[in-house]
Amino acid sequence: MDIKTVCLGMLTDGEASGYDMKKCFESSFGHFFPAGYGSIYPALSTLARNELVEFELVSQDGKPDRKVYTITAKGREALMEGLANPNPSHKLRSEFLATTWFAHLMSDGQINTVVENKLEEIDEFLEMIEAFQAGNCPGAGRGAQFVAGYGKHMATAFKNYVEDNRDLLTEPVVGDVKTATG
Amino acid sequence: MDIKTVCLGMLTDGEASGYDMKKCFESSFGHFFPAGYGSIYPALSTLARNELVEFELVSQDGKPDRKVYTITAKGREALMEGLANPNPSHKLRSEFLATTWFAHLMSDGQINTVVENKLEEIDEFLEMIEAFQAGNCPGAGRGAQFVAGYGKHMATAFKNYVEDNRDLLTEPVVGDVKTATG
DNA sequence: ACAATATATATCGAATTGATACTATGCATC
DNA sequence: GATGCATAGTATCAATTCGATATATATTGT
Repeated sequence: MDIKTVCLGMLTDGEASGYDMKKCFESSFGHFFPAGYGSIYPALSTLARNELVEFELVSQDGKPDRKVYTITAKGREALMEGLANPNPSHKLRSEFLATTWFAHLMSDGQINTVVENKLEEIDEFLEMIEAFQAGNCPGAGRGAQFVAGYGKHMATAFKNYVEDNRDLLTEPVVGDVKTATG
Repeated sequence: MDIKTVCLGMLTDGEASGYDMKKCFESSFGHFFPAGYGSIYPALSTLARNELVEFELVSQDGKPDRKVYTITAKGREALMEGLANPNPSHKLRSEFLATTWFAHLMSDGQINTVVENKLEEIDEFLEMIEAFQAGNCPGAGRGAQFVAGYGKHMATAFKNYVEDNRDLLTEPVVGDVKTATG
């Protein structure tokens, strides 16, 4: 499945412009399937060229024109083919884990900063996802609840693991030195 | 951080060929930072061109020659710069979650197949990671234990979540029909 | 005898990323 | 009243990465 298929899927929920889709990627979809303008606009162009979507130019005053896309019957067929893969991938690419892997090459201060920053990021993510869930998982079918729940569950697990094991990453403290000197 | 930095990091643990590195990506590193030949060989060429690594041609009989790479002093500096980012990324790209998001467009049979296959994959991953941990997390410093533990923790959380919530993805069963007809 | 698998290199087109360009309005701030 | 930022909208481009394939030989398995 590529970004074109995801765009087709989004359009089953109603017409949208490239800009609308970008916002959707930012607010929800992008948490597990990131995409920026550099992916979305070329995808929509290709889809239109292959007649899997159609668009209408809508002019607004003060604001630039919108290209509002709709999925075609041919597009729905292509979407079904795209969704038919029984072994969809699930890939992580983490500079964070790569950094921690090389923790022994870095100072404790550096590693602690990286860990603190990541913990903050996770908290922000959890807030965002709770807001999304509070809005009753808008914009899609029952799968959205599953995915939002997944995000919350995994972010919590991530946070717990990092908090409980971050001491593995810094210089080991040998013995209980404090009481030995007292 | 890009693949070049990761290759430099691997070389701090000793000399290696591109093929050796590919095996490392397959066995451990690739679980959180995937890379194939198409990334590794060009990365090594660029590193050599910039004098961040050096290589020696080692001929073997029966087998093709190896290019055995070593990190240079300049390479170690570049590595430190590469590791210095205080906000390393951590990105998921999941066709699996994209598929489940669109579960309402698919048949229960299709979704169940996707879910079963993913659960099997997670079990295989857990076996692999336990084997890695049993070998005392070879090939790196203390960060390897942290990362392996992360992998196990998160895969277990993933499995638990999917098992507990997969019913969200299929046609809702209304009421307890069986007893009503009895 | 035939098909994989392992060892080892490398390249190529396609897909994706991340940044930037362009236009125009509104809002804040100095 | 000028500077900068946010929002609304389009789009492209170089750099990076992905996935598949090519090439060559030896071993192992059916």
